[in-house]
Amino acid sequence: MKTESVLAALAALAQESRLAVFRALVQAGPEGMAATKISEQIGVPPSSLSFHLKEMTHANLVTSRQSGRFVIYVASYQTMNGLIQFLTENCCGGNPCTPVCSTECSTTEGVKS
Amino acid sequence: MKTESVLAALAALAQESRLAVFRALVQAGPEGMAATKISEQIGVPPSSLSFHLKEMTHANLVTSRQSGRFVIYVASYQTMNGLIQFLTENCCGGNPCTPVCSTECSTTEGVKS
DNA sequence: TCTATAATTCCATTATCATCGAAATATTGA
DNA sequence: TCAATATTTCGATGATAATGGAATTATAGA
Repeated sequence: MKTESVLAALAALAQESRLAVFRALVQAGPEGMAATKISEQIGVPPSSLSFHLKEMTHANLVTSRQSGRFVIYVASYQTMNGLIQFLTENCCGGNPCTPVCSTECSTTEGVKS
Repeated sequence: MKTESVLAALAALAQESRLAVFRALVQAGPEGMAATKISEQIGVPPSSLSFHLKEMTHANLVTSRQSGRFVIYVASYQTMNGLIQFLTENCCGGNPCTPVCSTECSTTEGVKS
């Protein structure tokens, strides 16, 4: 994943409403979720939500498809995986740092909390 | 890791200079790197760098220690691991999505590039 | 104490982002 | 075609972030 894309994805997630949107979409799964429903669930007015969804779309964090008069949004696991992979390599690249898989390797230095 | 901390970490990384700083610090390893050297390496003037380092410090992405008249900055692997863990859970939580470890599980859907 | 170097703060400026009501643009079903 | 619902765009406003030079603070060594 290119640095540029990584920056876009990070910026897209680094905002309370958008992070909430993404989490909701991940929970919704591949079925996705209509804009109105997202709006209701996270409590953001439609016009604001639309703004955020556009940001996330540009960052390739979500995709959308039209279904009747609904627009269904779906989380892009692919981009999220790419992001995580980048961060993993940039956290641990060249160092004896932890791989990220679950419990086995989550303590490196004096981990507190 | 709390949502609030995650947002702070994401925001701290979602900026070209700061991402460059973090990568440089990861490469530098636990030894860390003095501010001037970072400034030279990534080509950001000292006052701007100082601004960014403060942001990163607040987000707990870096720590610093004084060494003579130098201030040595070190990447916080702990926070990065926490972030990656959060993203992994929020990408894959409740879904048959990929764990993030290397090659074995990096293709989920129609992965392109 | 004095000078040189390291780093931060201060300040003004510019740029970018977030918010949300109102209006506009689909799309469906009658 | 018309009314109802879904979604996006527009536009104005306020908030926050980024930039970098100049001044300030801190430290080391002579």
